[in-house]
Amino acid sequence: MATTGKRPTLRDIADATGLSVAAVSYALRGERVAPETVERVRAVADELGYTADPVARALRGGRTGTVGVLVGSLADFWQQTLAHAIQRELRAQGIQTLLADADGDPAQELALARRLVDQRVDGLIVAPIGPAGGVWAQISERVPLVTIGGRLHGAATVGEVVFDQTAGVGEVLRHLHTLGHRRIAVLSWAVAISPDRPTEAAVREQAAALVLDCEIVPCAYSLDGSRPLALEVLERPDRPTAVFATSDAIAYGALHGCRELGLDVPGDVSICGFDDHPLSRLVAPSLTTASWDTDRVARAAVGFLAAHLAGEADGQRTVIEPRLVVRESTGPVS
Amino acid sequence: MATTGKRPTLRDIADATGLSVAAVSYALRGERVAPETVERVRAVADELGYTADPVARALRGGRTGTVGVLVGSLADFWQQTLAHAIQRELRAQGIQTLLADADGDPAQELALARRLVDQRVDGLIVAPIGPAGGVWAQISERVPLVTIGGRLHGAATVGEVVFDQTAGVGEVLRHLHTLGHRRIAVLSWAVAISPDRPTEAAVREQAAALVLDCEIVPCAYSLDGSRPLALEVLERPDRPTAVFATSDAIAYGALHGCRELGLDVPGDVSICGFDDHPLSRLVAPSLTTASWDTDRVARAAVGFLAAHLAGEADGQRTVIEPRLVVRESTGPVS
DNA sequence: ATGAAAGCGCTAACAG
DNA sequence: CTGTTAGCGCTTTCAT
Repeated sequence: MATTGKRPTLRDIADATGLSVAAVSYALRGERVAPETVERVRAVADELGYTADPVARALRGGRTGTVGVLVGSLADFWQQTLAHAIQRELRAQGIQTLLADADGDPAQELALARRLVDQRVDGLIVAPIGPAGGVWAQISERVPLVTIGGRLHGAATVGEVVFDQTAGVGEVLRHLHTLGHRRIAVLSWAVAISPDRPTEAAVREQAAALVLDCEIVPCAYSLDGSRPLALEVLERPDRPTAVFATSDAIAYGALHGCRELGLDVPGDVSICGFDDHPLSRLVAPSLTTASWDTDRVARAAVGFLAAHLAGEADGQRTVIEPRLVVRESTGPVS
Repeated sequence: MATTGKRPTLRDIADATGLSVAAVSYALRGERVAPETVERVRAVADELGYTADPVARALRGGRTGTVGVLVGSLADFWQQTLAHAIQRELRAQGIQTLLADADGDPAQELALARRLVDQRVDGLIVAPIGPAGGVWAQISERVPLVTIGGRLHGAATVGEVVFDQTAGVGEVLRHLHTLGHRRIAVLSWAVAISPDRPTEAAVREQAAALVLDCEIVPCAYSLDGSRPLALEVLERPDRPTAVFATSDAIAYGALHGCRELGLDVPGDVSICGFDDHPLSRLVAPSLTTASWDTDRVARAAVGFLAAHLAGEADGQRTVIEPRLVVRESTGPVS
């Protein structure tokens, strides 16, 4: 137990043992071992409650034991779940998490990535929302990078977790097609900002293949953000028979909108989500959605980073396959 | 634009301008101003893409522009929402967030708090789950502390956001009492670990006042964690007529349990939550709960900290009053 | 096997 | 108004 108010430093241990700072530094890491000196130093360190100062370590240039996790928007419920899962997985590896939230803004995303690099994170796990670009390439030079979802072309990642968007979107659209839906509104996050996102590309491609009339409506991530957009779409005279939201959180907003307008789901309109948040089986009606196995995503991402930090294989890649979960919110067109 | 692969430092600017490192440092902060030198330095800095190294700053002892946010468990949906709200509020103040998740473990909570202090956060916002204790007192000596929910007696906080638990629990229990419920199971987080938590204390007190038969059942935070406990309680021969969960996430688990057992809510059993997560109005049946105005909580907590950092008033305190939101999940005992 | 010293990038005395 | 110097706590040559 430290009795004083100040944090003990190597200096303190050195003084207490009569050794030099350097010797203590070595001893604590058992490097240039002196069997019994190590013993003595460890004892004193424990007694003083010594912990290496992570900041000094970082400045010196060593590992910080911290990795940055950068998500597109914590307003999105599924990303909250993902962030939690990643964090838990990192801690299981004894790694500290620095979680940052771009809040839907690609510029913020870049700024935060830079900031995290500045903080000397040992690695960066990012579920990118903005486009790839030179900045990401620079970042990937400074710190090992693992991407989830979107890929960052040009950046040297040590691992990629990608979703099979084509399969996911395909499953959903085929499901709706089978039920007789032909005019579908696709509520998706911020198409305007990042027009080449894989999900939207997959939508266009699959819609064409199935000869579906899919209109992509840009909208905010969160429940409250998507509700007004959903209302707008649902009140049109030529209301679509189905709404496909590219995240469950957005679908919740649509569900809420339907409730406000007195529309029956799936009687009047079918609604489909996209990531299978744990609550999607509990909302009313329960939500049909494509499920992505969040835990596996987290485990893979952290695994890639941990492998790299341990000096093992790089450039790994996992493709996560979707599983269509049909629940109550979709039905035949009436 | 930096052309090289290395981060520019004060040294680089100094060389480029022919000034000393110190002069540049001053100039950049416009401190010992030399009107036109400042201009020149700023220009070069921008051109080089200079940003002060937060790690070096931290080691030196200045502000880091980062505050730590420590929550009890990110498995709890409402705490996810809270964390997001706080983070957003902090960023509005230009402050970076270091979010840590104790994952329901008081020991982790303490370890993480220490770690955050080690990282030189400018302040700590904590929604404590563990008991107050000497360690917290020490921590509060090193860094301004704001608590949310639980209070940490003995620790010198610069602000406290407290929930009026007595009122909240009272509203809920009176509501259930009015509906005729007398035997109520209270699902609450980890009573075993931290027996003196205010919520549980309030439950005991209010239950006694209303002559209710309240059994407090310890259970995990998350949906999946609470489900088995809920099942266990609901399958008893003397099944309670109502379940009061001390967080909405726990209530969702109970809801799920009821569905599995084919119990009608609120026909067979009433269920009540406690924090009004945004999705509680969308689950089926929609959840009766006590609402705490998350945004106000976040704003108050961040406000207290910001005020302190700006050298303004300390020891502030806000009491958040509950609002009982009666929805579909509670009904008269049959 | 241990010690002395340099340096990571920055800020704050203390000169000039 | 600007330069010199010291030092935050740690790791790592280079000597001993």
